[in-house]
Amino acid sequence: MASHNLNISENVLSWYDRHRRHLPWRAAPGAQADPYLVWLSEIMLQQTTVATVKTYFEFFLKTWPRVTDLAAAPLDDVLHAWQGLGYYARARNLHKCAKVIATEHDGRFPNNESDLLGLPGIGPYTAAAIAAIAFGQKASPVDGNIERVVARLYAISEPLPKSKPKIVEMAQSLTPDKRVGDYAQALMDIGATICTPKKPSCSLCPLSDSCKATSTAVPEDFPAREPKKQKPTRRGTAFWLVNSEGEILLRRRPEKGLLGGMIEVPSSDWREGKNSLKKAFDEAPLTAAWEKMPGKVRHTFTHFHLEIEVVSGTCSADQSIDGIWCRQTEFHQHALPTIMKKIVAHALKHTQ
DNA sequence: TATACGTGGTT
DNA sequence: TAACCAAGTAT
Repeated sequence: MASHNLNISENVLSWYDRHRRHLPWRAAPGAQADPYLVWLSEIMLQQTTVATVKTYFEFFLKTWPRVTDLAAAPLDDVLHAWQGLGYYARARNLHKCAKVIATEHDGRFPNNESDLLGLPGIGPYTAAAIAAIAFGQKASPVDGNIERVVARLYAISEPLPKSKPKIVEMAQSLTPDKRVGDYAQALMDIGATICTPKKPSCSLCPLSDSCKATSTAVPEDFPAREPKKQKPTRRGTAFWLVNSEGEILLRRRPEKGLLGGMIEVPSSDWREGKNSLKKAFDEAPLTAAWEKMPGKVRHTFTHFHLEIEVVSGTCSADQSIDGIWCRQTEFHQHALPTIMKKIVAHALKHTQ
């Protein structure tokens, strides 16, 4: 068993030496990776593709070259730089973590899995990934790629997430003692490029000789998953309020929860069931002669669909209202999540 | 253990 | 087109 696993890890590392991709956060072959770059990339890569992350990563690194620079930045700047990347709690925790590193750890990341695990935004996967990739500590990060590779390798039929502990255990038993960072990245690369969710390229896979799913089943059937729940649809009304200076009212969302800390076009609560403009007006930032714009803005979040109706209204410039009065040319200065960019685009299209 | 939490690309 | 899912974490 042990020698068999050794054979597998050697095949994986040999594949990596031949197919290693250059990514902006990766060190040159044999060189020590920078913990700041590894951490930053790992947080961005949570539930996010490499292609999407690249430009954000470059921008963050250019803007905040060291973790202490990031720690010194205002949270709103970090959220602004994160806009469009999603899961905004990651940006809030990223900033919180940077401040902890700067103030309590002398600007240096802890070099072991258990201390890393105690930091904001760092869970079991990320702690293991940083320990292995940045510090060469033996650890077994298990992300969605490695989950899939291992589930196929052993043809694990029990569905996720129940099978997760078993998969982690198998992943740990496969982890070699040397080149643990390269090994972890290799397994993830194999999952991302060969052992793909659909139409895997088993003929190119360095694990195919050992893969139980390849020899006895259909690889695409793994990993098994519990059936997904259907997404409900929530509906709401957004208020496009223009003052006599031609400025639009925006406001900052509460610090916690959905799109926490991000900037929004003021809107009613989003609830399941039919949207009632009449009821929505009670939640408007002020009483105005609201006029409904044609059409709806649609967006899908992780756990619900959203339909927004946009209404427009006007008020005088000296109205004292809680929020940010913003010229159209200044929208880009604010941390607008994608749904809000859609609402802005919709409103501009209908206010010409 | 289950749910909240974004977005964009692929099929 | 609707579903799937991508280097998960917090609560």
